[in-house]
Amino acid sequence: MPDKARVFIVDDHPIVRHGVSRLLNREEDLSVTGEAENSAGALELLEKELPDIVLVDLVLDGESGLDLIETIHERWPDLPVLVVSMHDAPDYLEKVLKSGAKGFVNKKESIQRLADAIRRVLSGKVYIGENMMDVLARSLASDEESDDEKVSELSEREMEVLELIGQGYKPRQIAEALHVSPKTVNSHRENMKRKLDLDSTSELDRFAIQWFSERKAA
Amino acid sequence: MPDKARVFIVDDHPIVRHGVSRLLNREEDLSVTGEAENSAGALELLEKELPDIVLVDLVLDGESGLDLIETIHERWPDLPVLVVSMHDAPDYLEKVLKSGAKGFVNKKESIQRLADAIRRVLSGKVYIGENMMDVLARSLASDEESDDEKVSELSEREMEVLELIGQGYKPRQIAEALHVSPKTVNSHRENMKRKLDLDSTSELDRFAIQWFSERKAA
DNA sequence: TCCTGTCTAGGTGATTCTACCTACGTGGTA
DNA sequence: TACCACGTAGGTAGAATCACCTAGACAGGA
Repeated sequence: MPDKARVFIVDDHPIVRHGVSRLLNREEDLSVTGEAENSAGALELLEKELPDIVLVDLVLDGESGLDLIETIHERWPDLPVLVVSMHDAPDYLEKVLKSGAKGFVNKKESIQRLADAIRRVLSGKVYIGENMMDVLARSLASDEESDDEKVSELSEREMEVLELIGQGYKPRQIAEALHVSPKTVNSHRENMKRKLDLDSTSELDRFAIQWFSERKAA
Repeated sequence: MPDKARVFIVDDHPIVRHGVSRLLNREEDLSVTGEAENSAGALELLEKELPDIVLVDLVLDGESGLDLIETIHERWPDLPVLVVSMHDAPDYLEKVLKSGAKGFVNKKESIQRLADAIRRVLSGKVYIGENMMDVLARSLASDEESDDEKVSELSEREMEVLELIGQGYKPRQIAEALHVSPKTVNSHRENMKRKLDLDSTSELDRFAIQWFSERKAA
């Protein structure tokens, strides 16, 4: 028996976790040696025994998989991470790759694809799912900035404000929620309007609502 | 070998599908005899050979699992359906059960739970996940009207206004869209606030946004 | 017929938002 | 060093809103 690559899975759904685990164990060259359902659990177990690769679900029941990936990347720069996501969120790809992940697989792809992706990443290459490639291609082809790109220009604070707008908060209430002056909120709104090419606060409001209602499932 | 219960799985994620399949096959009394990734595929295969129970994912890549469940229930009234969902959407439970499903399991529950749920449903009982039970209990405990009930009190015109609010339209713009005076819109908003037990327009705005963003995905 | 709900809309005063302006400390970058 | 982005926030004038009130026309039920 040759050395099998040791795979660690982080996913908050036991069914997905165990299912994937079982399937990967069928592969001759792969072996799932650990599982965790959240960041804390993952980091604790990784501390004890490092695998050859980590599979991380982007959505971890509240916490963000991105933070976990960043932490893993900081502590073990050579440990490759493959993101397994429910959705092909185009704007996440960049963040995902920047956070240190080496690949992006959609859960809708086949097991074979997942195994291939793992092998590719293990061999030092990068794997990006087909859908994601399409999305990427399309966004590169158009010279118009996509909404995703525009939104990625926003600063963290601006994103917070945008999210609250998307939830129907009035400027006044946003100010209270963030413990800042309404004037500051107003500034952020003005700056966002500029960055997002929007002319009025109504448009900004609608944009925010749309944005977060589409994205909240991701 | 005793007769195993034949389980059919409908889920748009191959990984989930195969994973669950593999896990259920480990159970002594269960056997996955078919899989489909969408409604059409499911109905086609069910036509050929009926299983003892069908597991349906509520979200099927665009189409709604609810429609599939209704169709299944119409064609094969005795074939029990168990919903396997990502989220514990409290207001969906009613719809799910009305559509003919016999149970509701969250994907976050364990495999054992899933197997138990299947056995329960096979034995003619109904299974509802713990989380969902909590939600249900809480909503039954309070004698408050549910949001659904409150919203059903709204007149047609009020619903139109609510929808526009949910899309981020300002009172002024709603007036234009409906070709009425802003004053009229204001009246509708006041009346809705009364019917929905809301104290301020902010609350109404948030309610509207929530309401329509949740309902669009279903 | 009387009552109720719906849709419409005017009035008013207080509050809030909007749009555009300036400004300052911090931190990073050319 | 000079510049720029970020987060903060004040000023101001005008527009829009909110909350609460009244009220007419019309339809449907008791």
